[in-house]
Amino acid sequence: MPTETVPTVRPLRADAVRNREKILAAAATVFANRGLDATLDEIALEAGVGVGTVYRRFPDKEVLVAALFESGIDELATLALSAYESENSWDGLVWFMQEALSRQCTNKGLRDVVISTTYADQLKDSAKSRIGPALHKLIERAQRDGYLRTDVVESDFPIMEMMISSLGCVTNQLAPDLWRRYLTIMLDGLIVSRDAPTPLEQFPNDELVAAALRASSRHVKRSDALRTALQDDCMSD
Amino acid sequence: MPTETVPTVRPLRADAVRNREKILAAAATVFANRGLDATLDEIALEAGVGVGTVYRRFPDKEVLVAALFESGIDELATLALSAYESENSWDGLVWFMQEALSRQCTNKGLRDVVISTTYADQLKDSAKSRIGPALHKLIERAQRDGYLRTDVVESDFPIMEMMISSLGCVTNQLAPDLWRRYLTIMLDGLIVSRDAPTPLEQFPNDELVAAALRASSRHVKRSDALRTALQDDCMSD
DNA sequence: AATAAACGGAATTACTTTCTCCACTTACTT
DNA sequence: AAGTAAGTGGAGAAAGTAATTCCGTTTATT
Repeated sequence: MPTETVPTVRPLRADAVRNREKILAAAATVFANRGLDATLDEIALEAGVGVGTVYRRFPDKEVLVAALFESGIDELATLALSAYESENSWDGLVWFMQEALSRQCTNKGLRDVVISTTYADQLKDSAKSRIGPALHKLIERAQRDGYLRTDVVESDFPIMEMMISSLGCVTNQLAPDLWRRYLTIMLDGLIVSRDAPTPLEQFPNDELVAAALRASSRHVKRSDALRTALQDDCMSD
Repeated sequence: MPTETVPTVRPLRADAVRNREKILAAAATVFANRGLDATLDEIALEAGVGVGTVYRRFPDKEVLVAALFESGIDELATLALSAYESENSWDGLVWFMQEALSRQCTNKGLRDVVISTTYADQLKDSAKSRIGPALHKLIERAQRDGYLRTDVVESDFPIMEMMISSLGCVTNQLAPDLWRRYLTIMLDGLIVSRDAPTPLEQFPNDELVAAALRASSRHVKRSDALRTALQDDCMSD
């Protein structure tokens, strides 16, 4: 009998398996909060292991990202299909937008993957490419039924989701439902006819929203004390 | 007679004045395209002078930014005031949104300044703080007249502008008017009652939009060739 | 107890961005 | 026309930040 042709893939050691799980769990958390920009160092810290361990298990970030978000993207595709089951086509569309956005707004990593083109290729043939057609059917049906305005096209939807989730990810921490207001408004603008506007979700405290936006501002880097000191010597005018 | 108490501020040399103008012009262009993240080196290059020259004239970026955008912010405030002159309160609001956004979408720097909190303080007491009250009046009037839904608040507007301009700045180059579609949709969602939807602006070529989004993606940094090469050696699963 | 696998995390590499410095050039004196 | 102070360019110092490797130590497995 010939010896195993499979190149003797030794199973991982028990502790290595445990660590691999810890890393995946940590990556899920960290990517959800910080987005795909997160460092592998951050993930290692969160997982309670050294960076080396992360790199031994996942040769680079992209592999890790792909491993993690396959299922997230897949879920979005499933949502679109389920929405088509709904008997009322408008309700189905609304439901899809709400569900899809609630996932993208609470998971910055997911949002990044959906938008990004770098990771796109790796996931393209799996789930990501299933969302399009499903969404297309959903839209067409809602238009045929006279609910959805006929001058919107399929591509408008990812764009609107992108706009709304750009806010959602930012206010996620302090005002987690803020984005729903703007989805409601957009949907009220997308329906062909309605009498009264759909009531909006409660606007959270103004201060809270301001704080949320401030917190996410990228321009809060170096200490301002020094800057302010230099303020006046400007130059001739 | 006492000698001049003014500490003998020598006028700039002629070439220095010329360069100062060149720098301001270049900064306007570069900030508009790249946003406030632009390097002073980029500005120097665009101006055709050395970085040293830029730093001699403007001790740091913030001073330059403040010098440049004072008027931009001021213009937005003026727009809000003019909009209030309009006899129809809804039309005034629509007009303001369109005008304000068309400026913020073609000028990423302006958008950044409006959103940012770092630069906010420097401009706060000048123009930026005048926008709020003017907008408030505009909104209140449109609500009183029964046009604008009464469950939106003043703070919703900057947020909606932020969402829309986030798209606008990105597609600015290849699909400069794309944002107008979403403004139209939002406005159709903001009005209390309407029969038919307001017709949308033409959707540009799908490829074009995809290209525009791709071009702006931050994840297109290092050469992918190398990455792809490593793709398969992944690890045990 | 032997040993191969796995570990941690400091150190290296490879940027990117801000800002300084100084040898050289140029505009304004007189 | 010569002197000189003002101005210039742009290399490079300084200060990050992020990705990835390396190796002395620890640990699971036999």
